[in-house]
Amino acid sequence: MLISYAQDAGNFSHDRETLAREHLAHELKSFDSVAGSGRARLSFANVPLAGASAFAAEAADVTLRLWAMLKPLLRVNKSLALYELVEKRLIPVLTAMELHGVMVDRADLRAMSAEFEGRMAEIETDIHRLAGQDFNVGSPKQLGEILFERMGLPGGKRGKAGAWGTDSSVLEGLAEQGIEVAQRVMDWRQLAKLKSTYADALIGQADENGRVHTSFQMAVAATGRLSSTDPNLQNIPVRTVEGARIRKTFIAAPGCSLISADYSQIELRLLAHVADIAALKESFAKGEDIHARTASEVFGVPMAGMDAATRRRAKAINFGIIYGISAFGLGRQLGIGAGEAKAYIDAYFKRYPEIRAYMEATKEEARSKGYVLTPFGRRCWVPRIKDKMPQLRAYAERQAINAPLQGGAADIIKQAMVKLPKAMADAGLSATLILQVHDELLFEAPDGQARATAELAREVMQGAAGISVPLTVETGIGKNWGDAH
DNA sequence: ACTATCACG
DNA sequence: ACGTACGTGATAGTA
Repeated sequence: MLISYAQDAGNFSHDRETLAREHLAHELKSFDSVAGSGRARLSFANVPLAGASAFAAEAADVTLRLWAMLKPLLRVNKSLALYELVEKRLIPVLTAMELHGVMVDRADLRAMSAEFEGRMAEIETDIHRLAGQDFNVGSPKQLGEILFERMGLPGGKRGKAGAWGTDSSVLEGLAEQGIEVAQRVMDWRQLAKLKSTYADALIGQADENGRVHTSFQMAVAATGRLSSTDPNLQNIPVRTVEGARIRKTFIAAPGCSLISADYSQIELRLLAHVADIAALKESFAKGEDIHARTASEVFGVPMAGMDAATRRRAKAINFGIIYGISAFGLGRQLGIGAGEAKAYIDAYFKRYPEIRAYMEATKEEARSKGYVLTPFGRRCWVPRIKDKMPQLRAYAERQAINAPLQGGAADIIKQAMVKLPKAMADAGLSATLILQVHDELLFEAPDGQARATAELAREVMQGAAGISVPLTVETGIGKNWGDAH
C-alpha cells in the first residue's frame, strides 16, 4: 500500500504521515527481497504528486524509480493490463477503506475482556486441580509434559524438537475419551485467544472515534489475495458462540447500517469454469445445492431427502478438490482412512472426468513455466514445482492446482471493488466500502440506503467478471457485522 | 528470532 | 516410506 499513501500524503495529519513513512520503509524492504529473488510483483504505481509534503515527494520519487524498473517487466510478463485495469485502480479504493475504518463498541469489548479474564481464572483453577499441580496453562511445553508424562495419557506425539503436540486436534481426541482436563484447556485457549488477539488488541487500536483502521497489503499473498495487518480484520472470529460475540462488536456508526455481501462458492465456480467441467457448470447454472449434488453424484444417493452427514462428506470433497486433494488430507479431515478417502476421490473423478485433465495440465504448466495463470492473467509463482524432494514437489503441485481458483476469485472481487465507488455514486448512494474478506465486502451506509446498497452491491459483484458460470451474492443488513449475515 | 497455536476465507 | 489438505496474521512462550 505504498502508493495509496504517496498519493494522498499531502492531506495527512502528522500521525498519519508517520504511519505512512513506516509503510514506505516496509514496502522498500519487501521490494528489496522481491528484487533480490529476481521476481517482480504488482505493487507499485506511477502516481504524480502536486503540492504534497516532503514525505510525499520522497515517496513519489521512490515510486517513479521503481515504476521505471517494473513497467518493462509487466509488459514482458503480459501483466500490464491486469495492473492498469485492476491493481492500480484498486489503490485509491483501499486507501479510502483504510482511512474510513470500521467502528467497534469499545465498552462492549472491555466488558468482554473482563468477563473472559474471570472465566479463564476459574478454568485455570479447574485445570490445576485436574492436573494435580500448578503450571502455566499458556505454555504448550508445560502442558504437554503434564498430560503425557505426569498424567501418562495416551496418544501423545512428539514433534521435531521433541516437544509433545498439544494442538486442538490432540486435545479433542483426549476430550472424546472423557479426559476432562483436555476440554478445559480447549475452553481456556479459546478465551485466551479471543481476549488477547481481539478484545484487548482492538480496544488498543481504536482511534478517538472508536474506529479501527487496518492496512491492506496488495503484494503479499502468492495468489493475488489481499492481506490485512495491524490489525488483521480478515480473521475476526465468527464460528463459535463466543467468537460471534466478538464479531458483533463491529458496529455501524449512529444512523447507519452495515451491509455484507459475499460470493457464494466462488472458488468452486472458478473450478467449473477453468476446468470446464460440464456437470458442475450445469449444476451451477441450475442453481442447485452444489454439495448435495456432489453427494448425489459421488455416493449415488438421490438429491431429494439428502441427509446432512452425506452432504457434509461431499462438502469436504469439494473443499479438498479446491486445495489440490490428497487421500491423506481428505481422510484426516473426515476422520476416515486414506484408503476410504481414495475411493471417494476416485468416485469424484469418475463423475467429473474433466477435473483430472485440469489437474495434470496445471501441474505441467507450473513445471514448464514456473508459474500458473488465473483466468484473468495473473501469475502465481510455484517455485518448488521441480524440487528433488517428493514431499515439497507434491506441496507445490497442490499450490499450482489451488492458485488459479483462489487467485481467480481474488481477481473477481477486486474488479467488483474497482467498479463499486462509481456505481454507488451514480445511484446517488453514499455507502462506503469498509472491509474486504476474500469473498465478502462490507459496507457502511445511512439506514435509509441500506437496502438499495445491498441490491447494488449484489448487482455489481455478480456482474464483475464474465465467466461461464453464474456468480451469486448473498447480502445481509444489520447494526453490527454479526447481524449483517 | 523461532515455534506452536489458532483466528479467518 | 513418507505425511500436508490452499491462502494468510497475531500472540505467548521458549531459547
